[in-house]
Amino acid sequence: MTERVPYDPFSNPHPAVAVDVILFTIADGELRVLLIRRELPPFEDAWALPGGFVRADESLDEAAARELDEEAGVSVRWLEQLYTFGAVDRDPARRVISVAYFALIDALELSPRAGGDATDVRWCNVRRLPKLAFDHKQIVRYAHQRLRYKAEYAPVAFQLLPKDLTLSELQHVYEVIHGKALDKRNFRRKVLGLEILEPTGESRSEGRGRPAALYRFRRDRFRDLGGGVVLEF
Amino acid sequence: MTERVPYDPFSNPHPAVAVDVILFTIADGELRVLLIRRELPPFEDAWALPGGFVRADESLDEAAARELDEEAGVSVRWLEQLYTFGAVDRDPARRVISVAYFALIDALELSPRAGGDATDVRWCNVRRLPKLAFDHKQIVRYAHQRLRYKAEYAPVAFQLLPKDLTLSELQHVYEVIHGKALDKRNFRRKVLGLEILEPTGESRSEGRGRPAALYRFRRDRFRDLGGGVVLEF
DNA sequence: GGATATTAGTGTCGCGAGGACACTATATGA
DNA sequence: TCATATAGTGTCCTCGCGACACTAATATCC
Repeated sequence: MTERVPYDPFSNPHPAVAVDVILFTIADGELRVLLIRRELPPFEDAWALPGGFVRADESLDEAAARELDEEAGVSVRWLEQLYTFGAVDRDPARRVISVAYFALIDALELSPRAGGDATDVRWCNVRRLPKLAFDHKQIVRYAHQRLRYKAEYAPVAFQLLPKDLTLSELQHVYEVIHGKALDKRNFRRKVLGLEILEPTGESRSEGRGRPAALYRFRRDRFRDLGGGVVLEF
Repeated sequence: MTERVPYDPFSNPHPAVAVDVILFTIADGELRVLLIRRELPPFEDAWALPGGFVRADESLDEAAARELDEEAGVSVRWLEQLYTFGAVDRDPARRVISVAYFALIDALELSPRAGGDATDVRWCNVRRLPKLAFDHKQIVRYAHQRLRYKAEYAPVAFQLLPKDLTLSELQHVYEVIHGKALDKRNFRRKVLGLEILEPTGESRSEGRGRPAALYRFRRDRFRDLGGGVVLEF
């Protein structure tokens, strides 16, 4: 139980460190995650989360952002660390631990493009996942749960929308995240009561129907309550 | 931005993986954390959190439990992963990322004992920390915040108490965690309303004063709401 | 241009959770 | 037996939030 000789990971076998990113978006009324197709073994040609090994000269956060950029061509405004998965056998070939991050993006902002070790990339409905490499399905489920949980108290939904937004758009995002309809009046009362939205004075006509007033998120009116460190780039 | 040659951590410089454990207890009306004195550089003789490198054949959870046992002689019922700290320069000598865990223990249950790479061990008031090695002070602050947050919705306090407990003891734990007094009647109404406490029928006389009824925590009545995976050993 | 369809926007009631508040009950020890 | 110390108990009020239906403004279709 007690050992006198210190364990030195630089002269003994030890885990490698990877990061994986769960990138959520909303499109066509669905909550979707970004998947890439692996070019290399293990799990060659399988769908997986974008991610890769951490380099010696970058922080974990930087590694997550870099891998997302390299493999999927996506730059995000922020990333939040989710959990670190460290089961011994989660990679069949080697001992690898993975620090998972999650991020949200407005789907219209840009379209992903495969690169790096990825031969393909796609958005996938979070409730209809294909077979995924490693323990990535479990990681996505965990991320979805955290997203729902976090959406209860933090204005995460604003990351999924353009800067100027309508209350109906915002409500729609919450409905997709939670998977159920919300009452319009209660939703507006609650959101406006938070005093984190500022009317721009403008309005936007979305096809037919009455034009909706536009609002902007006041980041300075809000402080995160914990449960994760949000990193701004 | 895109590179064709995959980065192989087994043939390139890469981070080592450590675990650190923040073990909380309550004693003399204070919230305290367990610290060890380091035997080896870097930060030789400095106070630090118990922890060490992860071995190739053990999960992160197992590594955390092992290090706590080796360095401080403490076995815990459960550990919860807190966060993974991965700044490039958090260890001045080498690139090391640290997966932090936190745990709670009844102070009376056992007394810690230095071992492994630790030459000394002590409980320290969480609000009066000495200089700590690495970024461990930041880690402790983060853990304390998470503990307060988690105590809002999860019955963490039961881990800090013996199996049979009184409502006054339980209230005291919450008061210490939150650093403020609570109303006795409101506290009891709320806790009993959760229906996670079962009266044992016994009572305990604590010196002077009326004897208090004893209760036992009904684990099966409660399910964790997320925000962390709790591991039972 | 008028009818129709479509989306935006608004107020009230009731319930339950939880904070503020003071006294009685039962034991020990002087 | 009296003083002290801790355990235990009930009411009122406020606030958050869920349930619930109609009017307002615009586009489209004839």
